[in-house]
Amino acid sequence: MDDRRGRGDAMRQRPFAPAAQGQERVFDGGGGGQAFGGDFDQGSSLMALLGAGGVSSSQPPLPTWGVEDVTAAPAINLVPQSFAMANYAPAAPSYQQTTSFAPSSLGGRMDPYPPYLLADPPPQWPPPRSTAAAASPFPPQNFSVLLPRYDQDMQQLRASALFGVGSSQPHGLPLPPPPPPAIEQPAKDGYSWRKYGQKQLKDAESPRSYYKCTRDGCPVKKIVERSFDGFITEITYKGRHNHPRPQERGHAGGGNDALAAAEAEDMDGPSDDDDDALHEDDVDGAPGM
DNA sequence: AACTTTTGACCTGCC
DNA sequence: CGGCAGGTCAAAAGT
Repeated sequence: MDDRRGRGDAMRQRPFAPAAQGQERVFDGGGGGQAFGGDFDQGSSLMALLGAGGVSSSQPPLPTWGVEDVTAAPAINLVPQSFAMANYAPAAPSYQQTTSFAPSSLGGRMDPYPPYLLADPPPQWPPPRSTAAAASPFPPQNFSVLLPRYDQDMQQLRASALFGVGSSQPHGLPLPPPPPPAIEQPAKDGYSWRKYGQKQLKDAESPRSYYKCTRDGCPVKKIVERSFDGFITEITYKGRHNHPRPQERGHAGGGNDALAAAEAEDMDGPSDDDDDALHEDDVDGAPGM
């Protein structure tokens, strides 16, 4: 008991995130984000996941991990509170990106264009900002990636693979590789993450996992939401890496290679090309505003 | 031995 | 002002 009590104080000295009291908290979707101070940077990391139109990784115009003053909106709401894959059509084009997350096994035969993407014009990046941020060449600080679940086929394949449904395997078809484990690291994006928390949200069907970039001093965080069956449905990134992506060949073969690849590519350098691919951001960019 | 994950409690913001 | 929900911490356990 007292234990925890002292923590309140101790907590203030977070291991990472040096004290930067310029801003209160740049991100903080509303929770008690006390971990980051103003040194939270724009989310470059994630740019990766999205559009594949990255810049040549050799020499990006701007260091992806460049640190800069953050003037982002104080409260960034990445995703509608009760957003779920089920409600795929955000009322307002929130900057979220859906990526093909299909296991390579199926050759990514997943519908790459979710309904809402077709219905709504892709948000532009950078989104129109009313503030000085408008001039910022940096990618959004935070953004979410929505990962569609496997489609029907995949579900069936999984079922048959797991439970022998329709026991007879079509000899002609190659056996689908085992589905990715329900629990695993979120998208392998070349960075290393450490899980620091998990929380069962009120309306969520499955707990939300919180990850931090393990790089010393790197403020980037990642929030992973999974569907009831354990598949990642959404990844929200917060902040920007302040370090280059570690060279990692043959990446730890996670189950999310596809995403990883996409992510890694963009990671090298956010470019204007990512625009259409990247949505995210907050009210600032909301057309309604 | 080092690092990551798990887990329960605490903290903060919002309603 | 109080309650709720979300986010984070840190000790313990596991790999």
